[in-house]
Amino acid sequence: MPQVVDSRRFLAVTLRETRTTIRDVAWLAGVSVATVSRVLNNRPDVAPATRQAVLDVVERERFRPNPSARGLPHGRIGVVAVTAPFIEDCPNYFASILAGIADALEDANTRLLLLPARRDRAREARLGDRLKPGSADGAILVMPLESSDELIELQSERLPITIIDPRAPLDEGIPCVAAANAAGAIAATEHLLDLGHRSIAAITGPAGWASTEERRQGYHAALAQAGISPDPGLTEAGDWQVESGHAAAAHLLERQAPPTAIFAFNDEMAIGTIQAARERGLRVPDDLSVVGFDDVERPLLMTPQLTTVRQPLGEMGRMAVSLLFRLLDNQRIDALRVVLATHLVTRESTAAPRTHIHV
Amino acid sequence: MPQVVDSRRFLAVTLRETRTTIRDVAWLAGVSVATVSRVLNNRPDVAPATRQAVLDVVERERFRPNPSARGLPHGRIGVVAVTAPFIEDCPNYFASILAGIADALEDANTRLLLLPARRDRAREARLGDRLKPGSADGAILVMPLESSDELIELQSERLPITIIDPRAPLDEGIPCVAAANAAGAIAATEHLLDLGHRSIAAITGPAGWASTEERRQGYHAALAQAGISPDPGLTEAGDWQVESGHAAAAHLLERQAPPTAIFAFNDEMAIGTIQAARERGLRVPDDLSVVGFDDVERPLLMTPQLTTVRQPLGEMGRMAVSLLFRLLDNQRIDALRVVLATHLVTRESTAAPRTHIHV
DNA sequence: CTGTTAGCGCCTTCAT
DNA sequence: ATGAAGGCGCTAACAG
Repeated sequence: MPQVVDSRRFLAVTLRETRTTIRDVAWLAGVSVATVSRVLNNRPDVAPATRQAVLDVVERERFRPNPSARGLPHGRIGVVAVTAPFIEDCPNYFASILAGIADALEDANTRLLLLPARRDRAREARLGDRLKPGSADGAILVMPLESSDELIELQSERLPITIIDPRAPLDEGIPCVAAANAAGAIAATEHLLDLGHRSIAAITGPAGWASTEERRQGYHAALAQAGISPDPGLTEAGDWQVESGHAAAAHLLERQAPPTAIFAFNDEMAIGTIQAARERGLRVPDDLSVVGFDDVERPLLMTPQLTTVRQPLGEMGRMAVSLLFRLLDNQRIDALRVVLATHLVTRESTAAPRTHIHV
Repeated sequence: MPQVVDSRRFLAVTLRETRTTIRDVAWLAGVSVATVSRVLNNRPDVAPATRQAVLDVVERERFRPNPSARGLPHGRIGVVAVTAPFIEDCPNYFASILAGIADALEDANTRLLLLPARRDRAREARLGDRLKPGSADGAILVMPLESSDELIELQSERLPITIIDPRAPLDEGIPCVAAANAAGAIAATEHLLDLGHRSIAAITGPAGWASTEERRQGYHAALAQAGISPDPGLTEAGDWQVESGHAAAAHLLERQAPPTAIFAFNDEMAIGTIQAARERGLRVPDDLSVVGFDDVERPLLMTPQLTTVRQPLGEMGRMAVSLLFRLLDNQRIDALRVVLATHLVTRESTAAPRTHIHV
């Protein structure tokens, strides 16, 4: 029915009433849709002249294939979903990871579907329902609220997933990427030890969190290496928030023999620690050294600038994408758990202890 | 061919080899696909019993229609694209807006496609190419790099767009939402005037930016109202970065008669200003009052905490979504430019001028 | 090398 | 109220 094609072409090309389709291009180039499709997908089996003719029309008509339609036949649609809680709560953390992910996805010519998890609505709509079949080819979950079981169920729905920074230790079989928490904690603790501190307290995150436990292990390991057995009284647990760090530090500083250094397991609690120290007339780092973890606070007007352990957030995002793509292809890979190196950033909040100086 | 259907059903339901489709549901419910489609789209013309039967199967099979396929017939696919430059540069600003957008889109049951503009690759791939036909039903551009002309071209490609915080003043006809920059600047300036300052300098953004010019107008208006004619020597232009604020402030403070207050047109430059003041041994706010704009810096350990003008970023995001949806429906609306109220947040960086106190 | 022909999963007139 | 059939824009055998 050339008439039909003709009229569609008229509409498409002249009035742009309906969008240009692969058929219009085929008709204009004098070839079949199959050939156009081949050119569009860079198939090798097309005569150079034909290919060029098609490309010319594509260019002239500014034709772009419809991504949805494109995915229908074989399933994949070139979209990866990304979920994360608290976009607002910790913008720096989230933005860095997101930027890494976006970067890698763009390189892979894949679109990024953002699915923020809302605090209020709890999980009224299951994650699985939100990205079931045609929404995405796979998903990257940043610090997911879902349990291991729920994640496994997601996987079983034929949706490849990758986790960044799991909360609780994850079930084997769920691919994930995290920072070298233990190594970072060791570096932080050793830094304090090297400065001469012997009484080093820790303000941890909530028990059970992977990052809490791994950082705690590193902290203990470094102490042990220095021949110091950890004093249980020198460890307080916080909830990652500034206030909890403040409270924990207050508690620690009221001891008869207060520590000369405090290692807070994240930056926010380190900031709370500094506040608490100041309220007691202590100067940081002169009277108390403080180390944080994450390096997500802008050091702009912060005084003192925080010594902390930096996580490679952007790289974690990129790595998660790369893992996911391998999953999408092979369906099975070996190294399911990737750990990326952290490193200590020495700034102004740490110094040798007074006692040491006065000796 | 019931055999075919049967085998597909077998695969789908038993092995989940292929995904459940509307046909499977129809078969299981003993109705036609058309009926299932009607139920899925909440059409009224379905017998209650039939509807329930279908819903039961949908529930049991955890069936979710494929969004891509769903959109094919009529065009809309339930996706809105969001672009923004510098996700990383100003995470707080971006995260707040994004959260607002995500929130509103979720309420509208619409998915969010994130298209970060990469600095490095310039615009090698035009925005239009990245979201042409089937990628999104519309787009929200946060502080787009594109010119008015480019934006109009986008629109003409039948892609409804909404702008948040345009850089340059925008062509009429392009819907956009922004903060009440002039009003905010008036509030900031009046605050300083009320404190008794008479010599109030301004550190503006680059000339030509909408936010620069509007804030400048507000600044001038407030001064005029107080009977003060603006001294050109008291206005410096920055580039929004901390360093430029630092340089501009240094320049201002070296004057023979330095200002007693500085109104920086964003928070970063306000921070640079405070740094410059400190380097000269001036105390803020005792010797110099400083006001910022945006309220995007976390005031955590910042001393002094910044008095600034807050923009309703989340609300701007939500409003952009609402505008876009009206565009998607009506194709024409009247109030194409929405301005949301700002308000002054008084904190620690402003106080009465010394001279005034000593009088 | 190129064209023909089925679908992909869903929606939507038409009939009934 | 329900079903049958065509088509959305594209890809992927299968022929030639």
